[in-house]
Amino acid sequence: MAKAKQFHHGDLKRALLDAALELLDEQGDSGVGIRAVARNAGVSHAAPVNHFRDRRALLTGLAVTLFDDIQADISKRLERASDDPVARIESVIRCFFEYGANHPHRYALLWRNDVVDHECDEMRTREDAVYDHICDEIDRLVAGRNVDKHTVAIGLWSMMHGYIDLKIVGMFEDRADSTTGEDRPEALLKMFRTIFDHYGL
Amino acid sequence: MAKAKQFHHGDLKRALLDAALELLDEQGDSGVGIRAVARNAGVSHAAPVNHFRDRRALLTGLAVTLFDDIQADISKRLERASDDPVARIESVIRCFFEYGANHPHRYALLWRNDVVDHECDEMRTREDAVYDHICDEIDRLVAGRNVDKHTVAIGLWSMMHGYIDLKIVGMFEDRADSTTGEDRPEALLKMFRTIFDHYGL
DNA sequence: GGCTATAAATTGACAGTGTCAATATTATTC
DNA sequence: GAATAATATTGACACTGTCAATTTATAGCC
Repeated sequence: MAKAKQFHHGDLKRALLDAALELLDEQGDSGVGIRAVARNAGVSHAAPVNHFRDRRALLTGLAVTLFDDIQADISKRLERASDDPVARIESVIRCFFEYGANHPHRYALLWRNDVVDHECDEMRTREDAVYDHICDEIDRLVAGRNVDKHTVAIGLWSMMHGYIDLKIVGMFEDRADSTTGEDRPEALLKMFRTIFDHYGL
Repeated sequence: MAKAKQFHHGDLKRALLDAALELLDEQGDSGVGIRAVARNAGVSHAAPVNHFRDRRALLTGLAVTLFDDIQADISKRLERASDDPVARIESVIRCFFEYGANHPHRYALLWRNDVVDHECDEMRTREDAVYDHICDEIDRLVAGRNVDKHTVAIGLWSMMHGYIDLKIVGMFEDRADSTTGEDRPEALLKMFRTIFDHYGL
């Protein structure tokens, strides 16, 4: 028989991450404390220390699973996408737009430098994977041309992240968003397409 | 004689904000607690409550002063700038680029939705002021043309904020930043200029 | 001047947090 | 089955934000 339900709680690490995600969605990262997570998972307040060294490790572990979710979503969507690099890039970006809109607390956590350790290998690997998704397509796009793919990638990624983040903060509320019924995310994509055009891509 | 040094501590509110800024620069927002700030200002742990209702109000008050600093810097720089709208817009953006690079903890605080109250009048006023700085220039630029100024403003603002934020997180480290010696902020500005070109601005 | 009302700062307490050490419980291995 | 390692519990510590009660200092008025 394989390993299953063998300890007190079975797979407590997974249970803790589930509990943490629930708290994150409800209250944001400030609600994801070691003791609160333990309580929510039905174990004692010091149980998590066996699986997560400290709070920072817990939040980092949570962020890693979120990145995996996003990555899975991207892969699934790219399977159905056409072969056009621009269309594929836009597919990836739409994934993030929707993720940020549907799960603002999750998205915000991903970029919290104080509570998430972006230097550790696990995070680094995930960030690389997502960055490469965009960068590879751009690479196909600029092949042979005198354009630095990283400049384009950074510009695109910055615009994407900035919009999602500022939208969560509410920067565009009652200011730009309500003046017209226009779909802002699509407008931004359209805007970035003019950059591709300009470079002759 | 005017009002000066009349209470226990004179102008404690100012002193608290100074102490808070010092802690922010040293340790980030997590180091800016009510008790730590009070200690740093040499008063008892409950003294701040007379000037800031709670921690959120303290951090919000701090963010307001930071916005004022940025606003002052922008105004000063716009005085010396030429009359060309594009050049003026780029001046404003360079202000933010430099601010983010020189004071990462301050910049990060400005957009923390959980510890800063962006709904209150004081914050709203400051955000409006800075947004209008950019939006007004864009308005001059697109005058009479069939371009929505808010779309351009949001795109520009998003790209600017996204780059600064991701740079602070370290997203571009060992990835794009070190491959070439290129000046990324300037490359992004150049990139956005192609959008202006595209719209015939 | 002195008196009162008010604003400001202090003290002490409470519940909550992260983290650690000591202990008890369970599972694995020989 | 006994020994060992992994896992969970309990209790403690220092720290935090917030509140109520208290003391201190200021301002206005006689």
